[in-house]
Amino acid sequence: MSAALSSLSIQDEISAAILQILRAAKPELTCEIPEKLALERPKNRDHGDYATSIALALAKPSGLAPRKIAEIIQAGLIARRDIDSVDIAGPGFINITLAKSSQGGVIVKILQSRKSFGQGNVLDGVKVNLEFISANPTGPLHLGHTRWAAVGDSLGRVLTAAGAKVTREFYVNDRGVQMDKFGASLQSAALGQARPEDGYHGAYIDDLAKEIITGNPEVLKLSGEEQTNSFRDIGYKLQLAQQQSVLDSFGTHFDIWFSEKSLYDNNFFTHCQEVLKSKGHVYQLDGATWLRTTDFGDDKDRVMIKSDGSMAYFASDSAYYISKRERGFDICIYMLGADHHGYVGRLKALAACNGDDPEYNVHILIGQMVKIMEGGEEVKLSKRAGTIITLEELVEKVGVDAARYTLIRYPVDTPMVMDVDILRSRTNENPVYYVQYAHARICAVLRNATDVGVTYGADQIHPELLLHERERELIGALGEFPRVVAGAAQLREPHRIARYVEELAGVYHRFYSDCRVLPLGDESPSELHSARATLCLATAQVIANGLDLLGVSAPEKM
RNA sequence: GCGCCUGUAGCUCAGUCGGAUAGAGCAACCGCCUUCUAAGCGGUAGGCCGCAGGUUCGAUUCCUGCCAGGCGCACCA
Repeated sequence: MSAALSSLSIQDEISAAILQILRAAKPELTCEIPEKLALERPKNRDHGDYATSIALALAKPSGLAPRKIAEIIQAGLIARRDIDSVDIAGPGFINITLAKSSQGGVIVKILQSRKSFGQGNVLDGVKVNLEFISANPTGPLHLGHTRWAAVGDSLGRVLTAAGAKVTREFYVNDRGVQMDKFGASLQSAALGQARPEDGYHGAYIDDLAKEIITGNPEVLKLSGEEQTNSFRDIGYKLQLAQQQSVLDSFGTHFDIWFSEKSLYDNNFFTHCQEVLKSKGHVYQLDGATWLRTTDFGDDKDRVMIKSDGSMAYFASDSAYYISKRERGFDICIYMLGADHHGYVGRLKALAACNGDDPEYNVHILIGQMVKIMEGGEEVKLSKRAGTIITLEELVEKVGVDAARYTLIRYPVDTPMVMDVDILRSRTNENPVYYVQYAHARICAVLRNATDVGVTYGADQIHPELLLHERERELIGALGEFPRVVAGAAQLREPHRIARYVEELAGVYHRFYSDCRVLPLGDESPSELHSARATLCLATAQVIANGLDLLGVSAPEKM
């Protein structure tokens, strides 16, 4: 990590300075001073470059008038060379305007840090297990899975950027009743028999059955259960491989494909039972083995081993969680569909039963439903009927970039509607293109700059020349990126990156229309041209970094 | 019945660790290409931030209750 990266940004410096001033104002100010102070960027330009309401917040605990506190801060800040003015407004807001020459700092930092600009250390060294999708290997990935494929992958990138050590994991339910139904469905399809009522019915089952027979004609010679199991095992491998290849082409990669079956190898499950027993929350009732999750707020206790001796689903859940913790993960993130929100209570309680802090060690994200519209109508999803929209079909319709971007741009806890027609359009209403276009536009300008002899780069910043309102806005927006990344990581909300990048693209487009970057006609290249081109270069870098956190490409031409 | 999520502009949605005139895109209307990508930019218009209380100097944001919609509440996986 370069020196420029570890050095503080200007707003961090100023907020640290304010806290310093407040702590030093001891005789007058006796109340407790907060650890952190976030300077906000005011919406209104008249309120300066940065603003804080700290004086208002401290008025009550200190017993001082807010304006009085504001004056203390003002007096302490005004001597700084990087600050042009400090104004007190209204009841006690403090509005800070930076010196023009100091605003070049962020551009320097971007050009030095390049791809690493935006990275931070709020999650430094934290080991995170990020589990997502975890679809049954009994069919293709559908829309709900696709939302997680995009959001989960992006969250992994964001957490990594914040300093966390992230392991992406896909939990494969490769044992149990569903697998057996899958095998029976494939078998009946291959033999031209009626499908089991509660089996899998999609058209993909026929295709898969054919593929199995073609590749393994010997299964037809088997019979009964042996044949069912062969269909199951071969089908499982093919289906899993299909999911893996689709995810690969979607740009979502996993570090570990974790087999549920493996939880029962080498007595690991027995070990987990012993661990939970030793913590005192396991009991026997009616011949079954239970975990007393109600000790920690779950609405009912959960069966792990059923009275017939078979494993309940929760048995695997508990062993899997213990596996994650024993593999050294501090934070286990689960990404679940809305229909699984009932799991939150039991997973948190499970962690507590294991002696962990459910608020810290377990983080569960619940993703609401995704609907898809085409031609003004909802495309219905029905796995049973076999008319599911798969990840592949979505990508076929709109492409990887548009699919990923759109799925990430909304908070996961709100239901979302994807309109295929909009995603295919190339206008403002399609935010993917809006952002990518900004990047491509900058690249075009920079190509032209070289042609007309305008030089640009870290030695061509000339911050004192960038006095236009649009330039100030753009520089300010660039400086926000590291905070946005840190916030997205802490809140587990990658959509914040998408929204930021849209905002930045908008600011750039406005700059572009008001500030001519390159010389007009026979005008000769000046330092202002170089300064603006350099600002363009920095903007392109930040847009590219933001898009990279979303797993979306930043094209140089469109 | 109990629990989780949602309710912001005509539509699709952001925002809020409580702050200064509530944001974007679309749709409507009016403008901007003889020079850097118009896949762009500017402007007009559009809001009891679901309803009612509470806490606060200040609430769209926090708390409580209600209303509406979505999704769950197995010795299924």
